[in-house]
Amino acid sequence: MKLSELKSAAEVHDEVLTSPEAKAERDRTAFAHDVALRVISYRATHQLSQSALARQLGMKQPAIARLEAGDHEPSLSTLSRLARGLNIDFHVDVTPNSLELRA
Amino acid sequence: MKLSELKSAAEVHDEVLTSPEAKAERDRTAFAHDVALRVISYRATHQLSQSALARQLGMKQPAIARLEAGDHEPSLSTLSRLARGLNIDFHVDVTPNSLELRA
DNA sequence: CCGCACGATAACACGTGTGTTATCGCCGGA
DNA sequence: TCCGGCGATAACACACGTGTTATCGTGCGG
Repeated sequence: MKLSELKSAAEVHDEVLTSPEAKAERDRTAFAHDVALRVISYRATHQLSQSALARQLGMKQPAIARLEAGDHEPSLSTLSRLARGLNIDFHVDVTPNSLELRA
Repeated sequence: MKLSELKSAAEVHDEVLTSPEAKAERDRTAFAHDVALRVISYRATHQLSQSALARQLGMKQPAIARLEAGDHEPSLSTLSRLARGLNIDFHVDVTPNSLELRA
């Protein structure tokens, strides 16, 4: 075992303070919610039903409903699919203590 | 890998024109490769072994090796974990025809 | 009242990214 | 030469996001 494989006291201290699991969970749902809002507002401004939007994206209506529910974090491949199908951009900022969707 | 094994620009161009799926695949692996480079260069500048970095991130050495191989598209939760553990930022641009990691 | 579009939800299968253990080959120092 | 860490890889289990079908309730137009 080498010294470089040991955690420094500062690192351990940071872990105690930040409670990474709880924060990760908060960010996860917040991000999902932001993506949901993008989909919802697109559908509103384009006057589309969930079924119509699903057709436009090559998906089924329940998939859209699930996205708009914002209950789980969309994958990057799903974001890519949305960007293509809706002709919009997503800009994601991943920082040491947040996961955000930028305008 | 030898130069002769690489596709020419013309061949890649044809793929984009003829097969949208091929482009999605290219973006996926290119993105994975970019993330891999970030991890590799961090580890190089900080003089860490894969095992040491794994420990710093709460992972095992093979997980780091897999990340650096760049064969899978990292999930957003993995990116968050890297950002937290390495104290770096990732900025992801998702547009209708590309998935890029910005500097 | 009836029918139909709409949106939400449940249930299930499936792909893929991740976590982990166990090795393997390689190389550098004692 | 032997032994140590290092990095790659295989093999497996598992979590999670996704695709899909089948409903169910609601509300509106006929």
